[in-house]
Amino acid sequence: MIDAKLLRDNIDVLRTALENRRSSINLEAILALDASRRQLLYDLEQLRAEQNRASEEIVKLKRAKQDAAEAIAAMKKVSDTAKELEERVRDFDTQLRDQLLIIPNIPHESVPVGPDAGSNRLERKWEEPPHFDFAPRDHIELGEKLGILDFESAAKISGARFTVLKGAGARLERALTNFMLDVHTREHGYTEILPPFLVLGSSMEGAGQLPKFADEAFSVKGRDLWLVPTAEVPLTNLHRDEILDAELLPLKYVAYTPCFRSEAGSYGKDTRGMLRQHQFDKVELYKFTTAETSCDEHDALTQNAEVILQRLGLAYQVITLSTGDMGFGAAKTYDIEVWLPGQDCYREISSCSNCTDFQARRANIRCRREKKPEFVHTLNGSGLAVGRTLIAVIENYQQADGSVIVPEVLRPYMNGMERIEPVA
RNA sequence: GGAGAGGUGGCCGAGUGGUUGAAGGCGGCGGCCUCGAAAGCCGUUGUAUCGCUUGCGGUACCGGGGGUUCGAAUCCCCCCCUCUCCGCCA
Repeated sequence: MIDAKLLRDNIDVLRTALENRRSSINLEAILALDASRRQLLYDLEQLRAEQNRASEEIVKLKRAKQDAAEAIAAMKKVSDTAKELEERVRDFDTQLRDQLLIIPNIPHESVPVGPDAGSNRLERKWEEPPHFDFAPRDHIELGEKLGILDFESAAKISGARFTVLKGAGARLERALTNFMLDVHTREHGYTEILPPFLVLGSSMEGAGQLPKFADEAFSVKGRDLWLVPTAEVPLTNLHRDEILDAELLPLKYVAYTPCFRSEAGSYGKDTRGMLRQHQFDKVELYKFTTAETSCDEHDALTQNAEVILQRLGLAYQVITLSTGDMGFGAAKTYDIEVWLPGQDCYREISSCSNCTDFQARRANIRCRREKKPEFVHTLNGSGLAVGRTLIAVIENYQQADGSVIVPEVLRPYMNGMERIEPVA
């Protein structure tokens, strides 16, 4: 949620931001709504003040054993008016909040301005894509031949967009997860969190998923519970409604969770294989920082995620998303794209965002430094998407005979296994 | 799931309709005392928002949301959470 003050004092900044994001929100209408609400609230407060004054008078009269009937009768009228006003204020309140909640975050000044992914900026590349003496297969073919990915069974059990991992495949997923968690906790100083995978609607709202993205998440029938679309949701809410000690910042958390997404609107995209699933595993990095340090911490967080790919020996590139391609709550986003030989292109494997105070305002997370509490900045990034990392490993480490070499850093997690071979 | 007990300020804990933003204690901060410290004593101590603006004033906040009333921490209704016992389960 953006600061309502921006609306009143700096509407041009907001207007430019919305244009750059190709968002068509009627700011004037919201501004008018805000003005009406404020006037109503002022009127109501005046009435309340009168009520409070009269209340004291009534007390005095009663103490003096005098008749207060007249004063009470007079206040009856005021009370009725106040109730009416109260109802109208409440109405305007919800209207205004609903409007504010659908305004996206203001892009950071360093973000390239452009309508779509075409304007994204390449930041850096690491290693060249590997060369193969044979036509590399994709993970679907490899996985099925090796007997580690079973899409048919998954479809039978749960329908489209699910995968069953078997044997060394399941083991590899677990190895990757543990490897990532170990690097981030032991070397990068993150605290490991294992949060609930079901969260309340209020938590979804705090993280900016609701009301805008209700279609993209799964919810539990008959209850106000949602399956987490990302660990970002429970992690953001970890400190909801708290005033943090500024000395403790930055707070750094890492969490493994499965992620559940309906992938509405992506029909026909990546329908084969496990690239785009209703359920996938992710190790998420998350930071609460002060306003001054969030940019540096954002860069550091992105580099923390890159380390995983470097250790795995996977070629990747980092891009900065343009204003038109960025997510709703982000002020700036780096995407890390890994090379997938089976797709013959780079594909997103991590998205690292600085949400500035956007989520913090919604979730009411502040810190105290001088006197006034101020909103913290929140950062999140995948470190990494585990399923896609598994795809990257088997496609990049495939051999001519269809077997897959296990990257050295994963072998301790695979009981020393050096190669995944077909199960005869 | 059944029965009961609770949720008050940073913490503990009073308070069952009227100067209660809330006694008292702890903690924190400032001061006195001291060579210094402890103890003791005195004072002070929340958040949000609006308006004039070094300060002051208005309003709201006693788990959350409704309601009754001139007036609600206090009465009524709904919800959430915690604790104890029973049941069930991993």
